[in-house]
Amino acid sequence: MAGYEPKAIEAKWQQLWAEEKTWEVANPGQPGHAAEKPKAYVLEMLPYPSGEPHVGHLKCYAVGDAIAHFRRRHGFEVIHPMGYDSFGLPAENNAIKTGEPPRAATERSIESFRRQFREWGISIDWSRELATHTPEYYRWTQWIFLRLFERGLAYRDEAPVQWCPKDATVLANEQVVDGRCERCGTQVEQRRLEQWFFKITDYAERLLADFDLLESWPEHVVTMQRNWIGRSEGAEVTFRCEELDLDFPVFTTRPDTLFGATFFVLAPEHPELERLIAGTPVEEEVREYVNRVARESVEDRGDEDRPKTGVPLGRTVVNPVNGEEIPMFVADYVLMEYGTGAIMAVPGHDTRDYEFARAFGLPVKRVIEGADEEVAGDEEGLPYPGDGPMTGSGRFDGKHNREAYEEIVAWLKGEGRGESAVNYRLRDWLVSRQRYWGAPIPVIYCEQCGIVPVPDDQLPVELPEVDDYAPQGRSPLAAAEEWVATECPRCGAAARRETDTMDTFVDSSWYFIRYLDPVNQEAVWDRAAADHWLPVDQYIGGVEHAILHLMYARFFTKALADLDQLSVQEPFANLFTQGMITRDGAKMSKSKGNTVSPGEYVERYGADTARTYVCFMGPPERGGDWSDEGVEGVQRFLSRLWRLCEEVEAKGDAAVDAGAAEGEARELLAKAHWAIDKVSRDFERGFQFNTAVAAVMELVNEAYRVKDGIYGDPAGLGAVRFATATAASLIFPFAPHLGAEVWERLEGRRIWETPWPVADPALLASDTVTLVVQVNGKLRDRIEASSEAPEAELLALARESEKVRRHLDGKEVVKEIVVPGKLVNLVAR
RNA sequence: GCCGGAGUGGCGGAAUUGGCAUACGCGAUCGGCUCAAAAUCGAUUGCCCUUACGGGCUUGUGGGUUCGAGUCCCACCUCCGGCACCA
Repeated sequence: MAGYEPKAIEAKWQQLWAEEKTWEVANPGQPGHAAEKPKAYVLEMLPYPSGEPHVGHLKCYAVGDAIAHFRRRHGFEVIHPMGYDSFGLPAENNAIKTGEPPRAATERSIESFRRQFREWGISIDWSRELATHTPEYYRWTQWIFLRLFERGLAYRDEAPVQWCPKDATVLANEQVVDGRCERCGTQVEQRRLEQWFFKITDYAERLLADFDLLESWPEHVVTMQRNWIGRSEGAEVTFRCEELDLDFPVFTTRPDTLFGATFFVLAPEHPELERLIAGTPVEEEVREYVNRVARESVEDRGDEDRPKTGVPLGRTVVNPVNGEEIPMFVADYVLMEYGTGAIMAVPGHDTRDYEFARAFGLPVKRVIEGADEEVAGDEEGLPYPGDGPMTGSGRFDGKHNREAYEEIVAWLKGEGRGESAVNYRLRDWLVSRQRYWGAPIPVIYCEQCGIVPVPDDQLPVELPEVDDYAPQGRSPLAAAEEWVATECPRCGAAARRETDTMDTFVDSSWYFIRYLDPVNQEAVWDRAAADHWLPVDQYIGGVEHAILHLMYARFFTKALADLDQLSVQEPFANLFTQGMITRDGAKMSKSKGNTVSPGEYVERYGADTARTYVCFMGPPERGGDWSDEGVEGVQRFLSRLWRLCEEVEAKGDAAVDAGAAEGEARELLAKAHWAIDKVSRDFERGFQFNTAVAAVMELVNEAYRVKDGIYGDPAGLGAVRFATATAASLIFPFAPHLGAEVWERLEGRRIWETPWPVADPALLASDTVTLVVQVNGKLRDRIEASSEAPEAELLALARESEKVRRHLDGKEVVKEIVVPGKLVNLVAR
C-alpha cells in the first residue's frame, strides 16, 4: 500500500479546482448566479505583498478558508476573493536601497503570493483578483477622493509633520525612531506644511453609535476603537482678556471646578500667542520657549513624568464665574490639537495643573471636599480628582459637585459665557504622503483657479516613471517635470499637478467593495452587486489592524453611503481577529532569524498538514508558539486517516446500518456522531478549531482502537467505513485535499458539494451513564447506571458501593444531592 | 496612570449552565514488529506518600459563597496588548 503522499493528492485537487473554476461565483443577473442560495461574504484582510508570505498569512487564510468551506456546505453561495495591498513604503525603501523599481519588486512578490495561495489550496474566486497599485484600481481610489473632496470631506490644511533636516524630507511616523530619522539618525523636527486630510472627525459620533449595528466583533476591538475616538462630555467656557479685548474659549470636562481655576494656560502653537506678547518684556523669552518646544520630539513632549515647564505671559484673563483675574501662561503640556488649545488650570483638582502650580508657586484652591489617598500631593489632600460637596464656590457651596455641574453650565449659557460641548480625541486623517509608491492625489494647482479637481474623464492620473525614489524634501513625483506641468482643467492656463500620493490605508479602505465588481470600467462598482453581497459576513485578520484599517474602512463605508453609493452603514458584520504566531516564545523577525517559511513546510509536509497545524496549535484568536514537533504530530494524524481509508477501501463496500451495529461497532458510530456534533458546535461557537481538530483525532483514534475487532462483521466494517468518511468530511475545512480524496474514494462524490453532516440524536444519547459518586464533595466511585434511572435508584446504587461505604463508616448522612445523569453527592458528618 | 486580555502537567493547550480537572497533541518511558534503524502499532505518563491495596495534594496568591469552585464574589501578585500631559 502506498503511504500518504500529500504532494500527489494536493496537486490533483488544485488542478481540478483551477480547471473547473470551482470557487468562482457570479453576481446577480450574470449567468451562473445561484439566486436560490443565501449569500455569504467571507473575507480575509488582503496581504501587503512584500517578499514571500509568512506564517501569519498561512494562519489567516487557513482560518478564513475553513469558514468559507463550512458556509458553502451549509448551502451558502460564498464569495471569497483575494487581492493585494500593493502600494506602500517597504517597496519604495527597497527601491532606494537597491535601485529596483517598486513595481518590479511588488509584482514579483504578488506572483509568489499567488502561487503559494494555490499551493495551499485556498478556495479563492480568482476571477475577482485585484491589486491596488494598478491604474485600473487606483483610478477609482482617485474617483472616491474626488467625491470626498466635493463633499468637503477631503480638504487641505497646514499641519505639523516630521521633518529630517539632513535628508530635507518629510518622514512618515513609522520612519521616526526614538525621535530620530530612521536612515541618518538626525534629530527630527516638526514643520508645518500644507497637507491633505479626510474629515473623519465628522463621523466620530456615528462611528461610536454604529457599534450597535455590528453582529459580532471582539469586545476588545470595539473598546480600542472607543478609546481611540475618545469622546468626552463637558463644556466650552469663555475666559476674557480685557486688556486686549480677546475671548479665549476652553474645553473642560469639569465645569464644576470653575471656581478653583487659579491660572490659565495656552499651547505653544496657539494662534493668539503672538498678539499677547508682541511688544511686551516677555516677548523674547516666550519665542525662545516656543521654538524650543517646536524642536522637541513628540515622544519627549508626551512624557508625563517630565517636570512641567512654561513661561508667564504677563497677561490675565477673567474667570467668568467669579470675575477673578488669573494669570496666563504658555506651557507645552497643553496641546493645540485637543479642545481649543487653551485650558483653565485647576490645580486643586487636576494632577497636571497641580504639578505646574507647584513648579511656578501658584495658588492651589480647594473647591470640592474630599481626599484621595492615592494621589494626595499635600497635607490638605490636594489635588483631589474625585467627587464631593462643593466649597469656595459661592452659591454652589454645600451642593454635590455632580448636581451643581448642570446648573453651572446652564448659568454660563444664560450669561453667554459657555455651553455644554463634546470633544473627541480622534483627529482628522492625514492622507498625503511625500512619497512615490502610492496613488497620486488627483488635483491640479492653478494660479487663477486655485485647487482644481482632475475631471473624472481624465482619471486615472497615472503614476509617472521616475529614476530617483529618494525624497528630497518634496515628493519624488516633483522630479517628473513633464508630468507635473499640465494645464488647468477649468481655465486652460499652465498649472501644476499635486505631487503627493495617498496613504495606502486609503487603498485598503474600499477594496472589499471593488471585489464585488472588479473589472467595471464604467463605474466604481455596480450598485446592485454591492447591495447583494454587502456587508462582509465574516472578516478575518490580524488584531494589529484593530484601530486604523478597521476604522478607516468603517468611515469610508459611511461616507460612501452618504454619497448614495452604498446601502450599508457598516462594512463588516462579524470580525474575527487571529492571534500572532511566535517561535520559541519570541516574535518572528528576519533580524532574529527565527522566521518560519510556510513554503518550506508545505514542501516538506504538504499544505493540509501546515494548514491543519496552524488551526490546531491553540485557539486561533490567541497567539501560538510554532513547534516542528507539533507539525509532525498533525502529519501523523493525517497519515493515520489516510491509511485507515486505504485499509477500509481494500476491504470492500459495506453499508452503514446503525440498527445492526452492536457493541464496539455501535460505539464507533456513536463516536462519529459525537464528532459531527462537536466540530459543528466548535465552528458555531467562535471558530474553536483547535478542539474541532482534536475531536476528529479522537474519532480516528477510536476507529483504530476497535477496527480489527469488528471488521469481520458487515455492520462493523460499515461502521469503520462511516467513521473514516465522517473524519474526512469533518477535516475537509482544514485539510481540503485529503478530505476531498478520502471522501471521493469512499463515497464517490465531491465533498464540497456534499452538505455538512448532521449528528443523529439517537446516536448521541447513550443508554448508560457513568455516575459520579462523591462523599463530602470528594470523588469516591464511578458507577455505570441506566440513563433513565430515577433519583432514588441512583442513590441506592451509590450507597451500595463498597468504596462509598468505607467513607461513610461511622458517619451520618445529613444531605443527599442528586444530579440526574451525572452525580450523587452524600454529605456525611 | 487608564482600558482590555490571560495565568491549568515537562511543553502547546482542554473542561458547553457551578458537577469526573488535565481532552487532543508534543515530549518522555516501556513493549510488539525488525538482524538493526526509521516508520508503525500498543501500553504508561499531574505531584507526593506507599512493595502493594490505598491515601493525600493540585488550576498565580490569600480569603469568601456553596453539598460541590479552574468556573461565581472580594482583595492582591505576575505577564501580554492598546492608549497615554486629551483638560
